[in-house]
Amino acid sequence: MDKARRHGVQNEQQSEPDNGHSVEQESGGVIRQRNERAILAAAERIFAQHGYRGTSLQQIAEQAGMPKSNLLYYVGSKRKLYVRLLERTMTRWNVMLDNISADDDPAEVLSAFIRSKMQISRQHPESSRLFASEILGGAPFLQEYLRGELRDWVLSRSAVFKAWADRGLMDPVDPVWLIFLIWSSTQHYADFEAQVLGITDRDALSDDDLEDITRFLTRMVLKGCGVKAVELSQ
Amino acid sequence: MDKARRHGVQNEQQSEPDNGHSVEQESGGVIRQRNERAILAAAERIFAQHGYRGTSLQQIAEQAGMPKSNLLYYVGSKRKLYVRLLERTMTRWNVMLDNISADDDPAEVLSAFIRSKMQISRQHPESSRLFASEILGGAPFLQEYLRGELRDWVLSRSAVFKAWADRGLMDPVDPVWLIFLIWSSTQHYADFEAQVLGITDRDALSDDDLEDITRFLTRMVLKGCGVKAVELSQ
DNA sequence: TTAATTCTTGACCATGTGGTCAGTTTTCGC
DNA sequence: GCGAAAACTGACCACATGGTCAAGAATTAA
Repeated sequence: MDKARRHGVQNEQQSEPDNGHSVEQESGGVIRQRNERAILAAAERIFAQHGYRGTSLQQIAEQAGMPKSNLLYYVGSKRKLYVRLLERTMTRWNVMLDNISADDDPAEVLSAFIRSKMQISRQHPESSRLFASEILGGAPFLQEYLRGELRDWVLSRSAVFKAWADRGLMDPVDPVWLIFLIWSSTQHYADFEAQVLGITDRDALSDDDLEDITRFLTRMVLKGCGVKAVELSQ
Repeated sequence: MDKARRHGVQNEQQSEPDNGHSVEQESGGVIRQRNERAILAAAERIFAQHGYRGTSLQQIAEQAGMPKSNLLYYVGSKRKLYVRLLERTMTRWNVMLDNISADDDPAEVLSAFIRSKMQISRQHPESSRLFASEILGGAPFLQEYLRGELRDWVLSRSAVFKAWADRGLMDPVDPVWLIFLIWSSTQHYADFEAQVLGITDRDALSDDDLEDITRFLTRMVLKGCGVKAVELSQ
């Protein structure tokens, strides 16, 4: 079972022999590695900004510093390039989907959850925007992923939250809405960056800003659903 | 000062005589009204789904049930159509930007704010997604609006929140982050509808779901920032 | 050095793009 | 009914699109 299927990305079946496209740690020569890195970086930026349809290979090729035909030599087609980027994003996301159990401390788990979400939004804003663009367009490539892998993840976390509520460690809020609240409020700072910067009249958010926001969100969530906060070295 | 400027949408100067495009309550004959309504509805859907670049006039024309040349007869150009949609959205948004004062009750104001935001997300999901798509792409047309009108609105609300905090009616949280929290968590249900539906395994969110979510978000926000909730007929 | 493999590229193609325009049809005030 | 204004439309244009291909250049393995 290859990664495309594991991640539920609706890839067209490509019966070609594996040319290294579906492996994360890239194989192939040093030239290929360098060029593919440049391509993926450029493509992610532009797909995130203009969506799948609104992106042209010509533009990606320019930003990657090579003629369009060379781009196509590496990526095969626009579709394959896009799917590959989605897969890479889902892989990154999965790093965060670590296991928790009902025995863990709610405050610690929720804090860590919010913090890591904020960090991902900061470290990979283009990935975040690419994902947002895909969902905004109705998730044509990610239906399977959403209804499968991601749904399972949410359900299992929900069970843990429920257990915490039953044991009186937090209020009996709907776990799914809670997860959505955390997702939306954290991703906002990547996806709506233009709005955030415009309103706060900044060129960029500093590390201090991010820390500030993270603390704010953590406090709102913990207090909001009745979890006693762990004291952090404030 | 026409509406385009009032709303800060970066329209190209169109020195043509007013043909009714920049007036909300449409003038012109009944045929024009009917056709423009169809066009705007179709265009909003498709722009929201595929972004500005990813949308073709051909597709809009089909959905609006007329040939492309007829479409262009009404809207002038793709740009003008897009700008017009943004203006309409900003106008709708403004309905919500009603005045509040430091003398109002925090719980009531915040509750009403969240509720109206959720209702707009429900009544005009395409508008919400259009706006999201524009921001995601770096807000090329809305820079002025964000840094002007909307920023002013946020700053004035912030002052009120600050006053409430000073009077001990709520915790001294950063008002701007609080506004972003409310915006993001409510708009999520329009913009990320595909994700919400996929994960909750539904075809659509019911009115009861929406009421449920609204209550959840209200409770989280009020409790989270230490506002005593008004009792609602639960 | 040689031979195979990988890489690079411009020319090219069918199709789609936003937009124009001339000419026709329909609607509407009188 | 008549004339003007509004509405409609197919043909057309220059250009961009995703993608192919053949042929050459660079790299690597023997």
